[in-house]
Amino acid sequence: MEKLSASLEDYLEIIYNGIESNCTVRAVDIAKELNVSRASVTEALNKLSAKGLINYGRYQTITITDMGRKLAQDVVNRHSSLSSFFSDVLGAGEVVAEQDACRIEHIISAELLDRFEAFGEFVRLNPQIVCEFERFYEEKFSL
Amino acid sequence: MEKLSASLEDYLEIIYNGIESNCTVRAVDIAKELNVSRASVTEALNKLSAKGLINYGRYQTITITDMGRKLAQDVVNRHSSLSSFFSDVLGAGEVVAEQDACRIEHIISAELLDRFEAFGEFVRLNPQIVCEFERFYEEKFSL
DNA sequence: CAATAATGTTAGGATAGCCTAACAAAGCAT
DNA sequence: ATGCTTTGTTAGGCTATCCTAACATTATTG
Repeated sequence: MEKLSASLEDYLEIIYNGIESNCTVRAVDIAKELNVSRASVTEALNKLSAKGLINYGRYQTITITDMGRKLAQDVVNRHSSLSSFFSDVLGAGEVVAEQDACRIEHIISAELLDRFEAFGEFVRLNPQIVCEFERFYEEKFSL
Repeated sequence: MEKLSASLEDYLEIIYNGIESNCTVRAVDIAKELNVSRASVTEALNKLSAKGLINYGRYQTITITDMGRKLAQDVVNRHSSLSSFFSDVLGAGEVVAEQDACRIEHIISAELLDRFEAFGEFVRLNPQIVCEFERFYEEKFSL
């Protein structure tokens, strides 16, 4: 199966998160979340359905397939690894960390992601690094 | 001036690097570097020229404007900050570091880039962090 | 249960980026 | 300087993503 586009990954991710947290997602919610028109959502749903990642038909409730769930979880993992690296290690604000993770999650290589994750772990075991970096960053900023 | 697309930033970056290192760039070189057709390069050159970032006309030598140079340098800076973070801090291979930097440079926020740069500096002043992380990573890998 | 509101679909169109194929200009080599 | 090669341009097309406007369906609620 060929890789999903960044755009379709976004749709799938939102569908997955919606189903996980509310047991259901509607096209209009997806549209709001992604800032696109309802028409664009319909189009994307048809594509995801054609790829066997969701079950979907005209006016029907969206459900996710096993394949879709697997793929979505992968995207979500990438997202949370990145986002927590950005905020916990680099000390970026929540909003920035989230936004950048949202974009980078679609294009990062598996190898680099692995390094990010490992460094995150490493820093969790050595929290003084973050403290020292914070001090360093503050100082730099105050010049 | 509105932001350049990732694609146009790539073209501009290569033009800048080409001019810096060889004093000149030809469309065919750009095409090879980006793995696109010569036709696509012509199209991009016209767009960059319309935006006032390069001087260019049919069959003419490409030169870069002051604005174009400034913008290109910004892209190049983003690229090298990211690439060196990936290889020097995270220990990623040269190729991976380069490739990921190439993609991420176009979408990273200024705030996050700043954090990356600062952390890079911080680690340069505290090189033992990299050593320890390397050991940690090796160990994890050998399990 | 009808009227209205909300949601979803379709048709038609725009844009950005890429392509190939045919042609035009430039550069080089004998 | 003329023919061959390389390089650049143009025309025409394709795909992905998005849009709006009009229409269809579903949901809500008086």
